[in-house]
Amino acid sequence: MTSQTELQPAPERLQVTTLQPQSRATLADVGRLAGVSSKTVSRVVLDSGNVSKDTRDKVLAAARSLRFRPNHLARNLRHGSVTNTVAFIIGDLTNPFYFLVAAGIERELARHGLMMILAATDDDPASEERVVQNLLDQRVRALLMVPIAADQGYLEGERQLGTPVVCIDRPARNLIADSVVLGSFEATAEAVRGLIRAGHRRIAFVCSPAALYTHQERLRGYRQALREAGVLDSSPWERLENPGGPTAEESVRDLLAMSEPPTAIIAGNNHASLGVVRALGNHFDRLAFIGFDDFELADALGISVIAYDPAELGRRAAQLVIARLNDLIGPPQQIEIATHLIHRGSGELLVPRDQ
Amino acid sequence: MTSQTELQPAPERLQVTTLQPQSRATLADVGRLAGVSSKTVSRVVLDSGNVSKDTRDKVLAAARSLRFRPNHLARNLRHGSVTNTVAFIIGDLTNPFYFLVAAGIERELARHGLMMILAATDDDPASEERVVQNLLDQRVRALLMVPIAADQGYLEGERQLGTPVVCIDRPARNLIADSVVLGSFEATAEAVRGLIRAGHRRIAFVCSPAALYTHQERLRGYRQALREAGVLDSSPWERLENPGGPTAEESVRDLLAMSEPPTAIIAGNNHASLGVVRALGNHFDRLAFIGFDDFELADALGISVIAYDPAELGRRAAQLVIARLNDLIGPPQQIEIATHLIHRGSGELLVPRDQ
DNA sequence: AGTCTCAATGTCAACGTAGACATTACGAAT
DNA sequence: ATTCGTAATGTCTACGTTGACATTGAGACT
Repeated sequence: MTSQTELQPAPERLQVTTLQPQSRATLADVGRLAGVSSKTVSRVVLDSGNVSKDTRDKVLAAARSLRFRPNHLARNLRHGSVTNTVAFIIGDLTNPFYFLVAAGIERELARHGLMMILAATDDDPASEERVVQNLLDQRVRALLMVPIAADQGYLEGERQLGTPVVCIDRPARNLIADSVVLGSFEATAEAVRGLIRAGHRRIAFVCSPAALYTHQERLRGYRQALREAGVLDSSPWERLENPGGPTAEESVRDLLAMSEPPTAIIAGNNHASLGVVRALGNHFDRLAFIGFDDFELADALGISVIAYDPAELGRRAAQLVIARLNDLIGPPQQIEIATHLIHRGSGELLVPRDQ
Repeated sequence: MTSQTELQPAPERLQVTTLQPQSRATLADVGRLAGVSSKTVSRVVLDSGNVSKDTRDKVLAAARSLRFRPNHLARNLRHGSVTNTVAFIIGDLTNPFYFLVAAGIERELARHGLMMILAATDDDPASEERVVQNLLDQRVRALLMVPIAADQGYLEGERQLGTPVVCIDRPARNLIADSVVLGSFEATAEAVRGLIRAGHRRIAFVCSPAALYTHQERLRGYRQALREAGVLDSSPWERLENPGGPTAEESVRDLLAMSEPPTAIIAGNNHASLGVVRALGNHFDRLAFIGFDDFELADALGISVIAYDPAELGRRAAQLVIARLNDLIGPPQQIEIATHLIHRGSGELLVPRDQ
């Protein structure tokens, strides 16, 4: 059904106008037409003063007629190869979470006249360095990244050269860099404590692969809270999705089929939450459920989540980059974004009666 | 709860290494160290042959020790200011739909050594031209855009200069440009015909604002199918969300409260679908429901949708851009991406018994 | 009238790279 | 031994821009 149609407008005219790739006008071209030097044109374009009204008008007219457009490449080269682009490097482009982060970044950067280049590593640690090097060759002014590779040490040299690096969602390894993260440990622990207060003891933890660091933190928080309640071995209820292994959805079905099934589930991230929802179908009352990350329709489905603003992650990271570009010096910062538990029902279920 | 912590590693050492923004090594620097001319270094870097193994090794060693990195700005300037970046301009960055499109674009571009700059216009028609001009100043090689402004005529000059422009999701206005769109009209008509065959007559159409073109097409398809079935006036059941007016969710509640409520609903896009879901709560059996655009959990909720692959939209658009960059000439093309109705239950409901 | 000030404009060079072209030198072919 | 081919390397320049500095001229002040 995918098809191609050609639109009507006179093809020959089109070809003619397309086949003359008139190269772009330069300052000198404009100057020639206006009868002034290229430097004067430059002054007009930059609005740097000391140009008579008369000349100014002539130059602007000439520029318009030639469709002059300042060449940022040359400009940047002239100024020491400093561009106004910042790169954001993501592993998995299809995760809506990162898109919201990207939106926050883009907006904040735009407020400061910077542009965002988006690059993906397809969650392939090996391609991370390649992609980063390529971006540095483009002379991006700073790097925002969700670290994927086991080690970001390869950026040490670049850091010394003054390129700000800000890591998002998890800190860099082997690299002194700023980072903006979530308080995963404490947030998860607190959620689990709530379940414990409600009487739950058999609490499961499900998560999909992806972010090692965040998931470890969340797992730590989960275990910590259970330990506080005297539950020392939670391993039967921990289901960490591994590549090739069962999916979050399958893990949940598996948990439900246990002889002593959990009475509550914590989902480690939005993917895992979706798995839980799929596995539970319409039977949300079978157990208590709290997901990390808010997700679309969670409100409609009455699912309690540990929420935060992904755009805020991006915004803060971008602000940090901008501060560094403005000569903020000092030790690396780790900014923690606030999370909060949103009660929507699923997390407040009491321990089922049959306990 | 948002906090800032400082990491440990020795601050003084950090400051020392940060405060020397050693400027980057150039070809000439490397040549000096290796005892050859900058041109020879250039040859090594470009791997353009005619360099003795011996020299080559020396140069590579020097380059490594100086952390040499080729300057793409200078390179691009040298080659007529042709970069390897392509811009993708979106209105609303928070719509997950566009993110999936962006993912498709990014991947396809990357396969051809191109990078994607993502820019947002915040759905503000006025800012579209500003953003675009800015990007052109950066010498992006091509533009991919979801048109927001009423008119893209301002790009005509640029098109004549040979910059490919490909519009996504809706065609450009006042500009001869390629576009990649969905078969919205036919797909919607077909979905409605299905409902009609199942006996429905009072079929509502709900959509949120956003894309004027697509929504008009879908509305046209909806009306067309109804007209075929002899329903000439569908206006009582058309709920087009306008800024400031009722949301999709409210519109649905309103529809359900009618004395003769619709027996089926078509949602014009994913936003509208979510509104419908929220309004219906758990009562999906109250009426038949088909949404345009697939969305997360639609499968789990058993909601029938008109689906397609957003990444495919992006991929095809990127392919078109690449073809144009490779001197594909000829009239503008309009590529239509296939859609298909996914039956999940909600669209197959018979007319409620009380009819 | 002579000197000074400063606005208006121009000239020159350099940012880092790579094509065009020049030069060198060494082994091969005559 | 001389010529030739060519691999290896170098020199020069332009890409478009803008800072640093130079020049011009007209009005202000003594």
